[in-house]
Order: sequence, then C-alpha cells, then structure tokens
Amino acid sequence: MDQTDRTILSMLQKNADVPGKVVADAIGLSVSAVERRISKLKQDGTIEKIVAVVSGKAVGRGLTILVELEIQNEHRHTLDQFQRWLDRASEVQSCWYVTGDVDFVLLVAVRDLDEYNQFIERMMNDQQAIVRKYKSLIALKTVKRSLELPTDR
Amino acid sequence: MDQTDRTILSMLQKNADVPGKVVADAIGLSVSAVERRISKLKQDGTIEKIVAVVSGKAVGRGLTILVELEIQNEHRHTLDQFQRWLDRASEVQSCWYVTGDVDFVLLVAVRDLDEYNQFIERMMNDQQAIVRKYKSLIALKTVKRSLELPTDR
DNA sequence: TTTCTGACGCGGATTATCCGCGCATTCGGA
DNA sequence: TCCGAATGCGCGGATAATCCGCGTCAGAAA
Repeated sequence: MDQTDRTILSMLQKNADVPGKVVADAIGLSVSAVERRISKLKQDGTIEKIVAVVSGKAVGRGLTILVELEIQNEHRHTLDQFQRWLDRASEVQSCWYVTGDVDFVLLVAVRDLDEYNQFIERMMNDQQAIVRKYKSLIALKTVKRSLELPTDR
Repeated sequence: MDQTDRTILSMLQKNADVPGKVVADAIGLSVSAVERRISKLKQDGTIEKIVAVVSGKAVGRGLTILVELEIQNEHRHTLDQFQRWLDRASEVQSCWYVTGDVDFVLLVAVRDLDEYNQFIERMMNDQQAIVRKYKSLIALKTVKRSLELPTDR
C-alpha cells in the first residue's frame, strides 16, 4: 500500500466507472500495472466492493432521518439480536453502536413520514424488550453523502 | 422506471462490479437490453455514480465518530459558508442539516482520537463564529455501513 | 386498421480486461 | 561484494465485455 495505491483508491472512490486506461494515464503507469494493483486491492479487502450510488428521490426514498436509540439493557445476547434485526431492516442504511447518552444511531431512508412512522412502530413492536426510547432527527438537507475516506498521509 | 429497473438497481447497489451478462441472466433479459437500461439510469441521474467502497481500517481511518453540532445563528449566508467548509473537509464523509435540538450531524472518519481532536480544533477555530457547541458520539461498532436504498414498492 | 413509439434480441465492431512473458530493481543472506 | 529470490513493471496476444445499428414486435393513438 504505497502512494500509488492511495491515489488509485482516491480516484475509484469518486468514480469507479472508469477504464484502467484513464487511471493509468493519470498516474503515469501502464494499464496492466493499474489492473494488477486494483485486483490486489480487491483481493486483500482494501476495496470492499464496487457499488452504484442511487438517488433517493429517483426511487422514492427522498426522506433521510437519523434516529438515536436508547436501549433497555446492554447484555450481549440482546445486543446481538437487535443488531441482526437492524441489519435486515431495509430502511436502515447505516447503523452505529456509540458511546454517550444514546446507544445506537441509525441512518434511515424512507419515502415519507408515514413510512417512517411505520418503521418506528415496527421497531418498537418487534423490539419492545430492547428499545427504551428514540429520538428522530429529520434531515432538512443532505449537505454531503458518501462513504469516501481520505487516503493521504 | 419499472420493476425491471428496480431489480437492476437493487443488484447494482450491492455489487456494481458485474458484467451485464450476469444481470441479464438474473432477470431474463438480453445483455444489450440491460446495458441500455443501465445507461439510461445513469443518464437520468437515478444512478448518481459508481464508486469503490474502501475499508477504513485498511487505509488507517478506522475510527468513526458522529458529531452533533449546534450553531450560533441560522442565517442563510452563515449556513452556506459553513456548509462549503464541511464539504471541503475530507474527514467528513456525510453531513445532514436536521430538525431538533441540534442543527447538524456529521459523519466523520479519522485515524484516531488524536486526529479527531485536530479536526475539532480546526473546525472550532475556522468556524468559531458559527459553531456554538458540539457533541461526539464515538462509534464502538459499525453495525451496518452503506448508502443502499430499497427499491421495492 | 394503420401508424407511431419504444423496447427488444441479434450480432458485428470496438474497447477493456486478463494473463503470461521477459526485464529491471530491490533486498537479504553467503 | 556478489548473487539468488522476490517484486513490480511494460508489452502484447487471448479473451471478454461493451457499444451500437438493424430489423422485429407489441401496445397506444389516430
């Protein structure tokens, strides 16, 4: 993982829909050298996957809400079970177990408040033994939306 | 945007590193029909981009922190300026302007607490006229991490 | 019914990727 | 110092994927 790899990663995080030739020209390497590096980065898990980023509005999921959760108890089994539930919930894009007053933060994408309400009710019903309370932070504006990581230094 | 398009989007959000043939076989369409649909979805902005998802650990940015911000005032000019700053901050992966007690939520990826502290100091220094207070929610575990949207219904 | 539109499958032309080869550089022991 | 082993490179042919024009067909509108 040298500087060349980092440059490649930086490019592919912005746009992975690019022929090797373009990357090769940008960094002054042959096409096959670039291909070999990319396939190695995929192999060793540095590149986890290549995905399409879809417009929420275009598929009718334009409403983003951050949900802060407090849970009843933090026993191992309870946590595991709840996390599996979250993982299967299609409304939940991302989810973190965090320090502080709240226990979980969810990033939820839904069509509208009605669908959000259905999600919350489903969660409070399915997981009533676990979830104590929740707080909704409705996104009025998504300033930035990516999973891009800086690769420098 | 019919059910076929939705199926394609669902597949490409999980893995866009797939030849058209695979998608075509999965949905029972010819390769060229699939290619035409995909290129149309890119054209009209439904597919915003194709990106590589990189492992934070692999590039030394394994620490994820959610930051809740309260700002001094919500005048248009102030907000715009601050949002431009956030957009340029490489540590900030995502950022939402939200309803409720807090004004912004940032998703930040850094190497360690030291680097996080540097980021916070830089923000509080550069944007001292804007940011009133912040609260850090350190991710002990990332349960789920994607921008994937459900396409059904 | 006729016409128009849009999406389809087919298949050849073009591009891109995969991969083996030989070469240059680097890095550790003898 | 000298000499293998390992690593990464560029080249170029084989393979695979994409691009694109053509003719066809089904559904909507005249």
